[in-house]
Amino acid sequence: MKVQPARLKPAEIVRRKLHATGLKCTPQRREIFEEIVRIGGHFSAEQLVTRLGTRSRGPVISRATVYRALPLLVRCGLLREVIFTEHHTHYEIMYNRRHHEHFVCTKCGRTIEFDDSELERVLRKTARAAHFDPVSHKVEVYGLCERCR
Amino acid sequence: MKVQPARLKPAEIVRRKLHATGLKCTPQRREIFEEIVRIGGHFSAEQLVTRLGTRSRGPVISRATVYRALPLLVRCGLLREVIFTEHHTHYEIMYNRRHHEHFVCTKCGRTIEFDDSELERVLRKTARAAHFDPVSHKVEVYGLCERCR
DNA sequence: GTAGTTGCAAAGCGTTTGCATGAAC
DNA sequence: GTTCATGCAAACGCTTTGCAACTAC
Repeated sequence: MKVQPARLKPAEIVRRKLHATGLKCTPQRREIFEEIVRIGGHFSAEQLVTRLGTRSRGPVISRATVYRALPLLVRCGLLREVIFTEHHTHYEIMYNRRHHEHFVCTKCGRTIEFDDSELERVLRKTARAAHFDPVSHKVEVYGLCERCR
Repeated sequence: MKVQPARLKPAEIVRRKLHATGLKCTPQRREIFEEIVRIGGHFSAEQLVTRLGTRSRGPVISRATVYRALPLLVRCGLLREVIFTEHHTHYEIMYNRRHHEHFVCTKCGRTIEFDDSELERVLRKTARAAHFDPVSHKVEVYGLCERCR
């Protein structure tokens, strides 16, 4: 089973993934993941801490817990790290999203997602030729977006 | 003129590039660049500070000066930022090196450089299709190297 | 009951900055 | 002479950690 059925709720998704990875599912981790689902796009740990800190309901979630949870969610396959021009780690949700890469506009900072099967194929081919066993990859293209060029 | 003649010494290269960018060429900046040339591969700001700090001769070069110089050398086109799995910035020299990407072994940490004209072509084509004007890109493939697989 | 998780506060680490001095042009 | 670069030390921002209390399993 590669793809989670889309009808499952985030709370259930994260519970399964955590358990499958041998981790406990706590209310904090559930809330963190649900907030990430609400964000949808890229985010930094600090943005998440702020959003979780200004909620009116639910348990207190400390900065430390957020910072400890994010690498675990990456380990579960629910997040991946992205965008490296900024000097702190950014994440993006992996659940229910297709694989994609990023165009990063160096003028307005906007990121545009793209996916290209030929690119994937070329990367696999090149890795094979180098006797390298590829597991994942990151491709970021910098330049000017349509509006800024 | 795109490629610097290889016979020019690093001190002369960096002087020209700095001046061409409207920056002053100081002994510190020269020494920093010469040390980078000696390193050859990837390095972090902190590694550079350490190496420059343990030299027996030459001017004192403060940590602040190193941190201030690196972005300037990127601006001159003499360095580029690379490898983002670690949470501090890494650089690599651009002078007298062909463009390349990286395989990163997630087991032993080794990086293997590669270059592929088809990859370049696909990236250009994909960008064009997205009305994006590409200037530079970074491609990192994670997996297992020949020894570790 | 046990092993793993939490909040708190303090520490860690890479990086940046204010300021007075000094050097490149 | 003017403008920019330097060294120093302090501050900064993101991230990690030690510890005692707590909770998922």
